[in-house]
Amino acid sequence: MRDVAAAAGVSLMTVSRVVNGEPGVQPETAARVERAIRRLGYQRNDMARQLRRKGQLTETIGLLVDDLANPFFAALTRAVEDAARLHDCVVLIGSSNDSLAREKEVVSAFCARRVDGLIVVPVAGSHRFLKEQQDLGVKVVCVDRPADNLDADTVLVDNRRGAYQAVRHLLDQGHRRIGYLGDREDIWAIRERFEGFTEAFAADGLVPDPALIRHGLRSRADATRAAEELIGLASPPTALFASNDLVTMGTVDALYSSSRQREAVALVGFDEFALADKLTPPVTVVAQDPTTIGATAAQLLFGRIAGDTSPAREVVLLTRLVIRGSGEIAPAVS
Amino acid sequence: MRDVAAAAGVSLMTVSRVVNGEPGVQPETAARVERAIRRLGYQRNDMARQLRRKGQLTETIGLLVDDLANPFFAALTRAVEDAARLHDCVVLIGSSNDSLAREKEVVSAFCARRVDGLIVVPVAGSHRFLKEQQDLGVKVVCVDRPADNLDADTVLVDNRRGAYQAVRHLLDQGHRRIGYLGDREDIWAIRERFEGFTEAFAADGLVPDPALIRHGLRSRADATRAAEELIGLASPPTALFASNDLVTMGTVDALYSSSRQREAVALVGFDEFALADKLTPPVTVVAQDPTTIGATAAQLLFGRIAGDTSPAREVVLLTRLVIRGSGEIAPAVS
DNA sequence: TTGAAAGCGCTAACAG
DNA sequence: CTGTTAGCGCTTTCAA
Repeated sequence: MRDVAAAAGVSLMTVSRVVNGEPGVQPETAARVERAIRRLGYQRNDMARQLRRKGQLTETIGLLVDDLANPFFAALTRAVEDAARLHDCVVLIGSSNDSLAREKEVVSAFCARRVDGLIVVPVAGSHRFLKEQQDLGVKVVCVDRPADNLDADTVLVDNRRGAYQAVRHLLDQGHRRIGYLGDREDIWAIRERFEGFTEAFAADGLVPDPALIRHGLRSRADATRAAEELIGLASPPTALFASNDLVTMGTVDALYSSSRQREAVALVGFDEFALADKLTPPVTVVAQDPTTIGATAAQLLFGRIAGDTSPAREVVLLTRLVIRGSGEIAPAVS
Repeated sequence: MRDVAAAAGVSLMTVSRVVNGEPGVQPETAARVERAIRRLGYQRNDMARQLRRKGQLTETIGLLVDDLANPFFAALTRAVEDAARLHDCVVLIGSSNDSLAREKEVVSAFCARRVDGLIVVPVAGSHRFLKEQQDLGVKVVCVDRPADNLDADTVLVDNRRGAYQAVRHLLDQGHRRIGYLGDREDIWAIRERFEGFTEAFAADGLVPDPALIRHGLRSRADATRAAEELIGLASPPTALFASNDLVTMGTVDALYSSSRQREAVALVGFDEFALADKLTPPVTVVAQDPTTIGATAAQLLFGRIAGDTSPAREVVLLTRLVIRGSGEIAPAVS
């Protein structure tokens, strides 16, 4: 910047004003400065800038999801990015992989870079460390799950009701032996879905068979193994409920085969996924919309950054049971 | 930091040394400082830090992809993020949506934040603006496509050969009327794939029918429409080649229907996609591995950041024809 | 082992 | 309309 000032024969302040498009510079002078900037390839150093403009925004936010490679979170991320762009904001991203240690690391790295705000998919465990950042002025919005020990805006979906409706749907068709295939129980959303599963049974005065319940499935392959186990039981389930996209796809791997006839087991999965409608039979799912979720979270965050100090809000978005076929397979007559 | 120093009764320098884990501080003093840090909730301001430590790294890189919501780029991003973490580096992300203006904007925003390096999926058009950043010390690696007017490490796949093999495969089974469904021609990778398509014909002394060629498909819906058009022709194609995942899925939408019989048209798509193996028939694809691509790009970038000044390298990864069924449908006898 | 002084690149606040 | 001065929070350099 000093070089530019020298080259244009003006002071640092004038260059600063031109660079920031501030008024009060003679067009002629400005033009001279612009030329010098271009000739020297000068670019403003935002680090130094933010340092001086204290209390000002860095126009950077952090987004911490579970796994960026999961299409659900990828779509959510894209929505956040688009919203950020409207606010001239860049986005730092990180995946926590459901590890609290990793989440802390990433949050810390983001905050050291003085992000204006953070959108977090909180893993299990206490989030008091986020409270500290809030006190330092970082705005925080939680997505997909609430954070323990934290007062922050939160965007959720009605997991319990979604799962309830899915299982209700299976019960309505006469299924009684309904298997549950689920991710880690310590994930809030998963726990809620399992609650919904159980409640649907309870509403009919029934109780799910514990032999048909599998928790802790962390990968598609895990889910495939678990589904195959259930199917192989002496008295197998006539229907399956899968707690998220990964598990549903793993279950599809077990049930759908291109070479042999598809297993005659009904299936409803939580989460929409690509081509669910093109399988044979197409997969009935409880759909949530990651784009709306991300956009909502971003809207809340930028509201806070803009100065909204109202009490923390909890937004609960609706899920939608998408009936396609796999959930409408009748139980085999026994 | 000043507050911490005061609270611990030491100078700023001592605090700085403790914060950075530098040697030469009495354990006793360090403990006192640590306590003050914890009590005051102090966190180092990396902005100020980087400002002073000139010539040092910001431990931040930028990643600019076409569309983060696309599973291919999501997986690539995740690979880059994982590599970055090994180098204690955070990642800024952005989607260009194939717009040069947007790419420039994002690159500029990243560079103003003084990223150490940039991994870019370059859109069409001159990338001289990236040259300027290189001159300023930002390391640049291109992925998926080379950048015009730029000397930088580049990670590609053998698009032309991949497409050639796909079409070769269709020709080998007797198909002659093979339709081409493609994204925008100004995208390098797409152009290469179209070249491969044409070359496969040429190798047999054939020429593709121009009536069966559709360029510029930007969305799944575009592809569906185009595929339906081709199928509806008086003399329709007996096979289709789709130039990328989005187009392949759109074509699947046109060909595969859960209610009626699948259209008897062979299909080979470029890019792997989830559940391709579970459709009926499963989809034959030319697979590339986004994780390896991202990891390779990151490896090159961190090598450069670490000081590698050898001439720019071009890494070409292989594609793999995954034969599954949809590409092995014989042409209808005429 | 610790501290004081200087300054990174920029902008706020005030002069001219 | 333009410039001067001071200082953001930290680290480098040198001295104690």
